[in-house]
Amino acid sequence: MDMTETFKALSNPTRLQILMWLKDPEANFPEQGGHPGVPDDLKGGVCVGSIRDKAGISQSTASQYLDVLQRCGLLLSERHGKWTYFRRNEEAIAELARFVGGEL
Amino acid sequence: MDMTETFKALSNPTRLQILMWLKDPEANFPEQGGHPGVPDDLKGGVCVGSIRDKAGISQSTASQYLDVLQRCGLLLSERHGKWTYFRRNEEAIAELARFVGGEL
DNA sequence: ACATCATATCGTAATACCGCGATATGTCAA
DNA sequence: TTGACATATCGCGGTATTACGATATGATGT
Repeated sequence: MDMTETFKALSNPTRLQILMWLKDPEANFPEQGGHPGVPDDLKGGVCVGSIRDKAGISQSTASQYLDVLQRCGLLLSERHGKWTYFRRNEEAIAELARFVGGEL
Repeated sequence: MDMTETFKALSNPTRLQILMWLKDPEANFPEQGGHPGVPDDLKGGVCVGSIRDKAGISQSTASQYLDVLQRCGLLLSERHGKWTYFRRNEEAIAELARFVGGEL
């Protein structure tokens, strides 16, 4: 896990906000209920469009931001039909917390 | 404390390294002993020149990096004679750790 | 006052990031 | 297979970051 890359990902206010919104997807993305033909339990995963709307950014920017957060390991993604669901990688976030709270 | 600004400061490998070196100044900057006319107890503060040498960067870059780390609160500086001594702001680092370990 | 040393600031070219619209890819429904 | 939809990628202009040398500021000793 490249800490430098991770910190860079978090140095953008919108990306930081997205990560925090995903702590409580049900509260922050209420419209995220049951897309057709998709299993109901997505473990709190949220699709790109919902994040795009909530953050008020363009679709391409949303996609790119989520990619940045995923490539440094903070998010996990899963495709179901036409949607890509993103959720927090709690393990990576815990590792980051251990680093900041200990080695840093 | 602006977390976004703090993460940006930490997104540079050299700056991150400097902050970690300053955890143990005696080990990492052994030459930092007693400048003339300066009180001996600097609470582990290290001057710009030592950091410049250790990191292998130019003087202006060292000064600027330390300024970035100080402006986001991670470092504290104190001038004694011609030297400016930098040391970690453990309180700010603890606050960052609380944020990453809790709110993030 | 002067020279010297440590640090800060300025100006710079190269590079990276930002956020977007346009377009490409992939998926489903008919 | 065609159309509609969700997401990914491309290309762009604007802006910020990077790291440096040159220069300015500030402190010390003579």
